[in-house]
Amino acid sequence: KGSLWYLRYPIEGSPGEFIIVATTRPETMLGDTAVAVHPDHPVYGPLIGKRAILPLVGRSIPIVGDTYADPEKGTGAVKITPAHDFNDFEVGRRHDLPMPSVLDRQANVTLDEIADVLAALPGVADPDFVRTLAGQSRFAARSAIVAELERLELLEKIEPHTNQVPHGDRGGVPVEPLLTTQWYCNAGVLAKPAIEAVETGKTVFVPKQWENTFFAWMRDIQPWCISRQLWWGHRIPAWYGPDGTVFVAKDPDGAAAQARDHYGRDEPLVQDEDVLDTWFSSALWPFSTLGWPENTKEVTRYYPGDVLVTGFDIIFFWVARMMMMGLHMMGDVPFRTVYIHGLVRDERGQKMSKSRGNVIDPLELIDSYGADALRFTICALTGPGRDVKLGASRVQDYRGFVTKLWNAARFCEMNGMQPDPTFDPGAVTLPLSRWLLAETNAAILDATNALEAYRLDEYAAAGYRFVWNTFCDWFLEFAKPLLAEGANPADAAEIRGVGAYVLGQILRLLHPAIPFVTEELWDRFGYGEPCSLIGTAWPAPVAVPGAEQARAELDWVVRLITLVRSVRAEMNVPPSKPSPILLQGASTESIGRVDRWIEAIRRLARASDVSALTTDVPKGSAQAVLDETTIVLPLEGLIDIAAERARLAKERDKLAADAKKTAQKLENADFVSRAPEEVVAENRDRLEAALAEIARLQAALDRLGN
RNA sequence: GGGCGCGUAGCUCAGCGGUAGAGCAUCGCCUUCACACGGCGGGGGUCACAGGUUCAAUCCCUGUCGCGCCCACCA
Repeated sequence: KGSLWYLRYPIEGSPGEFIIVATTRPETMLGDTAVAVHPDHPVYGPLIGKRAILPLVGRSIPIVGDTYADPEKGTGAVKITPAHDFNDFEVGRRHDLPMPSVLDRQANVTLDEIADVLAALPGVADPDFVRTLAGQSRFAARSAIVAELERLELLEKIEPHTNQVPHGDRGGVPVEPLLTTQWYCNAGVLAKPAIEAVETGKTVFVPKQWENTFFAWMRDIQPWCISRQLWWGHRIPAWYGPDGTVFVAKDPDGAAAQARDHYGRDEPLVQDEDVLDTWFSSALWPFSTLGWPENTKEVTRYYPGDVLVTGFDIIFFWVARMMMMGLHMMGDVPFRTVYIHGLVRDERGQKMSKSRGNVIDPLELIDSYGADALRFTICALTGPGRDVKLGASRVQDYRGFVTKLWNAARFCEMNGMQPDPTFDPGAVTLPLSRWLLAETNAAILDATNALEAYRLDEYAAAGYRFVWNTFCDWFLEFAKPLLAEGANPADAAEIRGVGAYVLGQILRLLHPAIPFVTEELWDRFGYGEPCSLIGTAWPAPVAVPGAEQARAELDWVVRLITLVRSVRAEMNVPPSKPSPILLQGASTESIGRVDRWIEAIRRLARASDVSALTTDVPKGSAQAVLDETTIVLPLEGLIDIAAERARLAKERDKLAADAKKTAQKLENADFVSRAPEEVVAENRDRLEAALAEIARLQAALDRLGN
């Protein structure tokens, strides 16, 4: 929040007439060298060509016409201080104005460059006053100048004004534009090939939307100031002769040769003390690290690179500049793909900052949860083009997964699942083996596709799901009876083989995200030479005979077990009270499946026995529908019949509501005629299945009586 | 002022034309011989709002509101 000061500048040769300028920075008026007005301005336009007297200083300055002056802003006339304002600088260049600096490097007033123009004009300018300003801070000078103008009745008015002023991120004080001599790079020339390379797909951004950001910057690129007043960095390759003539060359010898040509003899040269902008040097990184400018083996082999992984905040600074430099110096793009990820932020989404104190120290997270947990967490949370909100609790969550993997492997070890180099996945015979291998194939495809699409989150999720939900929750549980004492030794051997094989595939699949634990397990199980996991081939799907049949069967068994568990839990039947499972109306296929999986069903569904129901449904039974079969759990005395009735009715009503919607859809002639056949067929099947299940549920309800 | 992105379950986020998903959190049951950093089961969403396109919209289009960021401006 500041003020807008309206200053009266007397018009030369017209006593008593003023041109009024509005300014937020009255202290810079010492350096004014013109007043600009819009050529079409109704009041001030005619003044173009006349001159004004700069108050306090007494200098005569031109009133120039320039479209930069906005008739709508301030008074429509604007004071021009070329040395301390970017726009004024441009106006100054257009009108060939002097550009005296009136602030020094400490942003204190300096009169060095205007000392010889100070003039005494009674009532307007007083060199003695101006000289008191020398060395004062810009803030003190502002107060003094405003007071003096007020005393001289050259201050029209003051209005409150809010504007945005850039502040330095270190000192926190307003930044002061200052005229200095710097080296520039003609970035416009370099930008063209870089823009073309992205337009033609020679370099691709992932996600693609970032190409817009790249184009926006590149198509409006400004001359690049490449000199910095620092001591660390590549030094500016420019040398000065005794008379200040500059020689730009690759090295001192080149500069000396140029100087010899220029002077006709050798002259001592002094190199510019400035260094290159760090981003200029960084722009060379893709090839300077490979030994450039020598044509090394590494340059040949590794330029251009494959993928650049970086954050969006650095597209302008680094990516764009590497593109420009690579194309200019090497004649080819520096990388084929630019993978742009989000920023890691704190748990509340705030950008990390030392001063805010919300910096997450990865070493602390590693100490608490492990490097693998941290790595997997970031992997899992990295959505496309999205920032990652990271906090200890998120890492803690995924540590559970790493532990799960470790414990699963421990179980495998305890059950003798040792890797066997002669194991042939195509030769397995058990449905469980075939099912597991088919699921493994699917997981490998999911993970591979995700990685190829740079979807690290999907890759992590695919691994998570497969290990936890498929391998641990179902495979290992189904395997337990087959590995138990007294089980068929041949079956047990096959399960051990397939388990060890799939664990090996899991370790390979997860190694990029969980490097330490997978390597440890790889070594511990002896899958290969110690520390060889990193060099092992990426897993590929294998042919699995009878996969479809095995998947259909296991899928059915899983659904049966889940259904029974669900009914028991909802009816509050404690695990300590197993019950028989009776199947009513089961097909011979279903009966066969039950026979083959009897041990697993007993164990996982808390069943005392499983058999086909040949008599009436026993009194007090819970019931559920699985395809053509009605599952009957005789639990008389253990369940509340009213609750069971309510549960079945709820199921029936939910299905009925769905069926109604589907039926309505199918009654819509437009839908049937315009929707794709598959979709119509799918809806017909859905309706049919729903109606059949409703009928079975209703029958179950009827059996319960009142 | 210009541009980009985001608003989906309590939280963090996927999905992006065919009847809403995950993880965590929550609730209930379970100290079952890999794992309580665990197992099983449940509840929870008019997919920001308003129009439009379509047989069908969380998904496409237009607009509105809210949030974040980038660039420009800074009399």
